[in-house]
Amino acid sequence: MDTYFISRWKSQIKKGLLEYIIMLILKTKPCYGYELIADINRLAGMEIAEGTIYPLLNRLKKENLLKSEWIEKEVGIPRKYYQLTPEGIEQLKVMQNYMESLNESITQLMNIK
Amino acid sequence: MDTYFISRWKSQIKKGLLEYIIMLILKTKPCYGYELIADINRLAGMEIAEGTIYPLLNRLKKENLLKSEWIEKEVGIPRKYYQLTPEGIEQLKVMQNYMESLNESITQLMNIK
DNA sequence: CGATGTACCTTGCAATACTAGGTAATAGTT
DNA sequence: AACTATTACCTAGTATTGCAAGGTACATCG
Repeated sequence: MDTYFISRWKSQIKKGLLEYIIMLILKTKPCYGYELIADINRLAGMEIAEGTIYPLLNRLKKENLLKSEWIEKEVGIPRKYYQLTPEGIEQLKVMQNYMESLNESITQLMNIK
Repeated sequence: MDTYFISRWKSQIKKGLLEYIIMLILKTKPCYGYELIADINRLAGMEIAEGTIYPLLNRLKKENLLKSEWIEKEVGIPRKYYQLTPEGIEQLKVMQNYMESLNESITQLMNIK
């Protein structure tokens, strides 16, 4: 069980990481919001609320990093599938570079002493 | 040169990481605020403003993760040195575990497809 | 029909990095 | 001695954003 400090810290960690993780997942396949919540939990062990993901997806769409498309199947509720735009793919590359160098720094920091 | 999106994203990434990096550095040695800014930039490549570090250090102190001590030398301005408390050391361990598993997940995500 | 699950969305709050200011002492230069 | 830059600390206000808590609508199953 996490202390108050730790749970707030985890929430902070998500703030930047979430966008990155969502874009990484969308790079592998188009997803709809509800599916992303499950995927993020399964793949990254982070629990995300719906009130988090939908505004975030809308923001990324408004920033032209994602585009969406309603898909209706013969059965089930229609779903809004998101995928990366060319601009999104480009930005993701910048993010990956940054994360790699950041990751390297932190690994080094952890090994001092 | 970063786009608006990227620079905002980097700022978000810092939000959770900063506490973690500060505590990692303080684990290796006591530091004062001004020194931490330089160390974080040198070790993690992150540029931190003074208006960021001082409120953060005060918050961590109020949460009993850090303690501080004024040190006056014969020359120079007195400095407020911070170091981890026993509770801070313990919380840092929890954070390290979380970061390690998170890091593993992200590495895997990056290698899909 | 009633309950549960899927799938989308919005409003308001709380937390926090940063901008833009400030103070004060020291060190270096003219 | 006077001026400037640097070191070192701090605070008030703003903007951003995850989440809690609410909502809607359809599907599925007993």
